Amino acid sequence: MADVAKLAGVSRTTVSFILNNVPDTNIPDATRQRVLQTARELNYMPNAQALNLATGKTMMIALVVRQTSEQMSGDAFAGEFIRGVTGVIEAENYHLVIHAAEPDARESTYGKLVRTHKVDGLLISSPLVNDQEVKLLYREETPIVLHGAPDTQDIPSVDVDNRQGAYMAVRYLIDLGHRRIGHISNAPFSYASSSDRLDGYCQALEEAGIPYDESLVLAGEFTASSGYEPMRALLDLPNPPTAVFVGSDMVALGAMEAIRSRGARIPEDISLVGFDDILYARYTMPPLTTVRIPAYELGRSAGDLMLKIIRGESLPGTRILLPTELVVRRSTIKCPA
Amino acid sequence: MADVAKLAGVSRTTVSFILNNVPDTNIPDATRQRVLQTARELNYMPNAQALNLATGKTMMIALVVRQTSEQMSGDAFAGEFIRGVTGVIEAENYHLVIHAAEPDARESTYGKLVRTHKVDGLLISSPLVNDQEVKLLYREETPIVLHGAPDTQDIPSVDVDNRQGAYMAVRYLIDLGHRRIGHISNAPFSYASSSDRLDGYCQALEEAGIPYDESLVLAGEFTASSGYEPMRALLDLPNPPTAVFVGSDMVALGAMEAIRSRGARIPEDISLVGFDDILYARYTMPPLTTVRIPAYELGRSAGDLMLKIIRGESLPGTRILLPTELVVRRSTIKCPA
DNA sequence: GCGGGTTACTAACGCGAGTTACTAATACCA
DNA sequence: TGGTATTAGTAACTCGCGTTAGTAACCCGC
Repeated sequence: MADVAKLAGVSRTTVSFILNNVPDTNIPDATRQRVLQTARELNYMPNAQALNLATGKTMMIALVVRQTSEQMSGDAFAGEFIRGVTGVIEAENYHLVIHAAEPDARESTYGKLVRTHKVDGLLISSPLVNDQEVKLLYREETPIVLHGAPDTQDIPSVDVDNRQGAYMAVRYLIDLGHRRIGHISNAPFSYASSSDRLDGYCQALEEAGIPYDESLVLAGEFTASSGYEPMRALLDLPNPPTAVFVGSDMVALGAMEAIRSRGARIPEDISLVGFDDILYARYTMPPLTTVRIPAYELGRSAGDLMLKIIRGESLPGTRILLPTELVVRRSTIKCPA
Repeated sequence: MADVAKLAGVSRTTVSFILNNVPDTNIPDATRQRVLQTARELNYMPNAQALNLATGKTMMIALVVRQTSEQMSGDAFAGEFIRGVTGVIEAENYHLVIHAAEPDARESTYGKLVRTHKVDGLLISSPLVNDQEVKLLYREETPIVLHGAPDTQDIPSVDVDNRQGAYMAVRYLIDLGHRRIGHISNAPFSYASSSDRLDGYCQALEEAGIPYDESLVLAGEFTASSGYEPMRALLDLPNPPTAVFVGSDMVALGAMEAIRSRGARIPEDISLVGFDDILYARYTMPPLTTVRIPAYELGRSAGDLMLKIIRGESLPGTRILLPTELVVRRSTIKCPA
């Protein structure tokens, strides 16, 4: 910048004024053009580090994800979510820093990110249920957006409407005539997504006057293999379900294998609905009916909300819930009985 | 830092010396302990922005990915790769910035990242074949590591050994007695990965004395659906192959569908080998024989190489090729004829 | 031809560190 | 006792920018 100033025959201050379009500064057009021209000639690029120090902003936002992210690696969700976030924030000249949170570190490692002024805000995916650090940072006015967190806090958050999605799926099975409907969750019920999906399942049953039978509800744990045993257990019941709502397509893969291993047919003997609409869902045999999650849009919402918070435009306690969509394929059929 | 200095009754310089363990500075242990103690009491955290400006380093590394990344979204590769990179670089206090490259912008957007001192180095995934900007940045001594690039340049790069992986896969089919082996690529042959895998295919054929038949070689394009038509075309040949090596598991899914649509059986009528070992590969029917890519290790290698380059420890022209692994499942069988 | 207002700038400080060059006080030795 | 090393520090500069306060030069009207 000093070079530009010298070459254009003005002070550094003037160059700064011109390049930043500072208002109320009487600079004649001749000078302005001359400075802009020499800046172009010298291919001047502002030093972001100095700019950060002067303005106090880093123009960086961190996406904090769990290290052992079975949730993430299961499908294209992470990639799409990230695409959504970067799409929004890079348009405003922010950048995304990916930060792998230690799975069970005593002291959270992401607090340092904002306390050392490495990033301006935190996008935290699937925070631990009772993470005190998050609440502390929030009270310190750190811009924070949560994803996949329970709704108990007033910290801004985005998520997919898990309850509504599950409700839709189970409601669909009920409409097909099924009355005995099992459920295998995507994850242990301590996770917000699992318990919300269970809620939707229960709500649909209740609305249809079907009593809740806890022997029909079992927990999966992210992976396909975690769906195998629960499904076998359901099939071994004296009065097995005619349909099962699985809280995750990956887990449903294991369930399908279990069904095949028993010689039962999908959907003739048992209807199956998954959740997520992973890429493979349309290539299973038969193609899997499932609930689509708008991962890209979720990323956009998260990024957008973060920018609003940083600009101070956001109301406290904002929670954005994106609707899901039922994708009917061929793993579901009218209840035969 | 000034606060610490004042409270400990020393100058800021002394604090800086102590906290940074600067050698050859005669500071008695009493003073040292006192300063460290007050730093702890004040919960002092260095301001990364100021530190960056002073040292000239940003401690940030950018991962540049294509915006329209069918390659990335196809499976868990991206997530695993990123985990690998962050695992390595965060241990050295570096952070990873994800940057979505405009698909076909006139001027590359990632050059700015390093020219404005936002990041210290560039990890570029699947760069365009003739990206002049990359070469320019490299000549400017920017730390760069390429992934998924052709080997024609002396820019440091990491990749999986595509040629060897393809060779292994085709060699396996040949060992099973197949002589008429088709190939559907993972992407257009302008991509380095596709042409390398084709090379491996050719090498295996040549070694076995099987003449190359160009009617048996067709191009896929990342997605499952792109595998459908090529497979139909192979099946419609007057003398169809008894085995097909598909350069991507996703593409293989489409191929399997095509095979089923013709009423042919896998592997009895046609053996199939994929590439990538996506999560879903073991749940196809039948489970897919494929070539596993070590995505996590690839990420670690990339991060490690980047750190070495930044430290000036790397020899120019370093190219790291990680071996693949053949995963035999049930989509391949001895040639019946 | 003198005061007041505008125009067109610039000097200087601050952001929070790293770093160099220098000094005052003490210790040691002859 | 005088001279020299060593010890224990510090003042001041730098990094590249934003920003505030201030100032010369000119114009206008009376």
